[in-house]
This record gives sequence, structure tokens and C-alpha cells, in this order.
Amino acid sequence: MKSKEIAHRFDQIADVLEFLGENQFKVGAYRKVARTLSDLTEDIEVISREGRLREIPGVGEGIAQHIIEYLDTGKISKYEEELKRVPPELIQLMNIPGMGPKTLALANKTLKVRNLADLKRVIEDGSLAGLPGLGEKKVENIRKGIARFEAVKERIPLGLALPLVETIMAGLKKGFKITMISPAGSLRRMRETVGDIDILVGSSQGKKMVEVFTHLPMVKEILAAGETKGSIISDEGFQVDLRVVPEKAFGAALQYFTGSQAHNVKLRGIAQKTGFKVNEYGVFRGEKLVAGKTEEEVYESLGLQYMPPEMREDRGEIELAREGKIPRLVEVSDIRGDLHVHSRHSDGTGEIEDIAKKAKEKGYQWIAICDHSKSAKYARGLPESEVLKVIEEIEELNGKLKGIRVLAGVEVDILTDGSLDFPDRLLKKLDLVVGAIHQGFKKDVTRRMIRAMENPYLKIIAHPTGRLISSREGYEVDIDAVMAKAAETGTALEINAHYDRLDLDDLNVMKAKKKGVKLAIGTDAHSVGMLEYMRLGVAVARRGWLGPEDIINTSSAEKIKGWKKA
DNA sequence: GCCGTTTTCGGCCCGACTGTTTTCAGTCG
Repeated sequence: MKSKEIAHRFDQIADVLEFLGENQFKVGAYRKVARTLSDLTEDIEVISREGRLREIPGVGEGIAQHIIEYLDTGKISKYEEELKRVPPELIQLMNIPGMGPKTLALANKTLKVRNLADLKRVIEDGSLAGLPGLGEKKVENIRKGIARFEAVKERIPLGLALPLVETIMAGLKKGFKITMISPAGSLRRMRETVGDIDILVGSSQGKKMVEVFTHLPMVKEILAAGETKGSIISDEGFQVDLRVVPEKAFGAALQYFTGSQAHNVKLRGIAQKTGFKVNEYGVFRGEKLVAGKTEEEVYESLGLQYMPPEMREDRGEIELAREGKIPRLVEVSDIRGDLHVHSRHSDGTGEIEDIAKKAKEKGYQWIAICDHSKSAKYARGLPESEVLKVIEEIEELNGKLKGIRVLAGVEVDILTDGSLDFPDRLLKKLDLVVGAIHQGFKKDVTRRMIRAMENPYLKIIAHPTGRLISSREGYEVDIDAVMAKAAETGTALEINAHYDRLDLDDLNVMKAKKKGVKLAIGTDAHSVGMLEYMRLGVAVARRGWLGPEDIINTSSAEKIKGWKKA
């Protein structure tokens, strides 16, 4: 995790350099390398030891020295002094919409603004508006920006943003005959959380469409309503932007607004070198439009294979596309079953039969019921005798139901000594054993997981890091060691598809695949409706570049039942 | 500060919008 620390350091340096008015490309160089480092799946200390730092894109002579110094001493001396002279609470103010580095530097220099309170003061007494280049309107903008800055909402979990965007798109389709409409931005790339929600439409009726959009039932506040762009706050407090572009530019605009920014920057760099220009209206050679209607033709015109949105993070996908080696990613339609579902027998709400019927409706071939084990008191964990009864109930159901097979599983607690909460004689009667840590998050988690994986009946480790996106860091666990043991024993690691978990995350999934670990998607559904979270798990898998062959869920029921570990 | 299908020096993604300006700087996505 050293690379994340270094990334954070470089981001701070970029902030300070920007504030000081340094060369913007230097600032950009630090930002870019910070992002690359925070995405790194390999251990930076190993890379450094083996003298391969310069192989990391964006790491040159100077930055390599900074990294080495940080790894040795925990400091980057060149910037220690500079960082000390610029207080963090001042730099924070650059996050106020309308307040950039130039304005902040000017306010700091001439009006001695050092923090938010100072800034509010110079707004109230009128001195900010008196500065060159500023005026009443700009200051009013900053005042509004402060209000937004102070009310800053958490990022929106993907699992909550998706239903909202679907409702809005359905609302727009009611009023218009639209063929070109799509989510864009980080939502389309299926990031685990999104800052705001972008929707793009290809149409000549921009003004009317914005009108309908801003008067949909879930609109709480209208932020903007123009000819081509509308912006609202939903009743849940989420910002949604609608953009309307001409149909012939829909593909180019979709590419542009989907991002990521890093992906687009690299794409345009390539375009430029080969004599093209790319913007949201199309790909141009000189004045001549050569592509724009579809995303496919935008990429193709630049000599690149099409890339799924989930891959567009500048993590090497453009290089692959150049060689025509973009992998076939797993799709929701490849999924034959869900590997982690709770019923009313423990802390879920659904009857097994209803869960099975819903699974069949979703096109699954099988579904694994995995209720909690006896030590999980808070989740009404089952004693051995009850598990036997559930196995009987499932056998009976399988005799009755057609077109769907229910697998009898359990989510068994990994106890504080690394043993499992049920004896092997019970585990071997089950079709699937999923193990999980639910207590003692700081107690020897790595060693416990490793010991648990040595049990031949335990096939999957659920939510391996234990993080909760909204509220919890996760266990104290050495995930590399866990992955190594998983690869050695043939244990699968879970992609828990609940929107607040998504654990493993995309980067860990990518790393697991490299280490030869199989992944298992489980929704951890506690109600029938929560089976829908499967698409979030698939999204994480796609962001980790997984194909159908990397995922246990694409196997048949027989294969899952007969699965023997290495 | 990085980097090389034009380069070891001179570039570095691109455009919209806004407000403050008489031609453009700053901010944003």
C-alpha cells in the first residue's frame, strides 16, 4: 500500500505547484503519475528493488528519485519545505467550484486569505470583488460554490445511481421517440461510486427535451436548462446532467463524455501524432469529418479496436486495442447462477422457493443458498440440526421445481483460530461452502483465512477485504498472501456484489487474475429483490478485465457440486 | 516533469462557458 501513500504525496505536490503557478504540464505530470501509482497492482517496493521504476508510465528520472527517497525515509525532501509553507486548509479551497488556483493565489497574496473563514470575510466586506479580474458576478458564483462545497454530498453508490438513471431515461422516452440515448461518465464505466450522473441523447430537439427532463417527477431543483444541456438535483439529492447532441455526433460525444479523462487524454495524444483531431463532435483530419456517429467508428478511425466502457481507465487498454487484443469480457448473460444468497432461515427475508423462482426468471440454471452458521448470532446463524433440515427442504424443492437447481450451501464463519464454525462431517454434506470473517477484524485475519483455505470443503472466501464503501476500511489483511494461498489451494475469492461492498474491487480482481485465482460472484442477497445486484458484481469483474473463464458463475451446477480443490 | 512513428528539445487534449474584458483569462468537464 506504499504506492497509495506515494500517490497521495504526489497529488499534494501537484496541488501546491498548481497553487504556486508552476508550469501546468509539470503539475499534470505529478497528477498523472499519482493516478498510475494509486492504480498499481504490483508492490512498488518490489518494483523499486528490481530497478524497474522507470518502466512505470510517467515515472522519469526525477520522480523515480522521489519514490526511492520515500521508500527509504518516508519523506520527499525536495517538497517538505514547500508543503509546510502552504497550509492544507488553504489548498482545500481550490475544491470550491468557481475557485481555481489563480483566484486563490491572488486572494491569498493581496487579501491574506488563508482559510474558509477568511474567504467568507473578504466576500462579505466586498474586497474580493474589488480585485482585478473579479467582479460582483464572479464573487456571487464563488459564494454559491462555497454553499455547495460545504454541503458536499458523498459520492453516489453505483447501485443507487443505476435505478435512478433508468427511471429518468424511461421518462424521457415517454415524451420522445429517441433511438440514441445512453448514460455516460463514470456511471457508464460502472465505477463503484459516481460523482454525478450523466445522460447523453442524440436528437435535434434539445430545447424541448431539456424542458421535459427538468420537469420529471423526481426533480427537486433545476440548476440549469439551456438548448443543449440541463442539470437537476433529484429528490434523493443526486445531481443529474442531460446533454443533447446532434445525431451525427452521438458516437463522438458518447466517447467524449464517457471518459475517463485519462483515457481521453491518451486517445487525443495518439490522434494528434497521426494527424487527426478528436473532439466531442467527431474525429477530423484537417477540416474533414472522418468519424462521429458511433463510438466504434471513432475508435476504428484511429486504428484502435473498440473498448468496453468499463476498461477505459488508461490502465493499458489503449495499448491492447492498438494490437487488436481487447479481451472478451464476461457479460451478465454468461452468468448461470448466484453463489451467495441468504434465505429467511437466517437473516434473509425470502423463502427458498421464491428465490429459486426468481433465479429461474433471471435465466439462471442454479442458485446457491448460503445461510449463516451458528456463531453468527447477530445474523440468526443456524445450528447444525437446522442446516440438515434446510438440506432436506432443498432436496424436496429440487424434486418439484423444473428448470432451476437449488444448491445447498452455507456461509460459514471463520473463527478466531482459523477453524470453521461447522465440522467437516456437516460441510461435506453440502453442495457449496463459503467461508467468511464476521468477527475479530483485527485479529490475525490473514493467518485465519490461510488456515481456512486449507480445509478441502471451503471453496470460496466471501468479501475477502471486509471493506464497506460507505463506512469501513476493512480487515487488517495481507490480501497478496491470501491470493497466493487461494491460487495454491484452488480456492475462489468472492466478488461480493452488494453495492456497499463490491469486495474484491476492480484492481484486486485484476491482481487475482494475474495470480491465477478464480473469482466467484455472489450478491449476498438478503431478499429476492437483491438478486438484481448481480450486474454490479459483473461490472467489477469487467473492470478487472475478467472473461467468462475466470468466473465460477459461468459453470454448470454439476461442475460446482463436483468441484474439487487443488 | 515526462517523453519520442517529427523530436533528446519543445512540445504536452480540447472546447464551452462566463465574466471581465476591448481581445482574453480562468475555470470546468
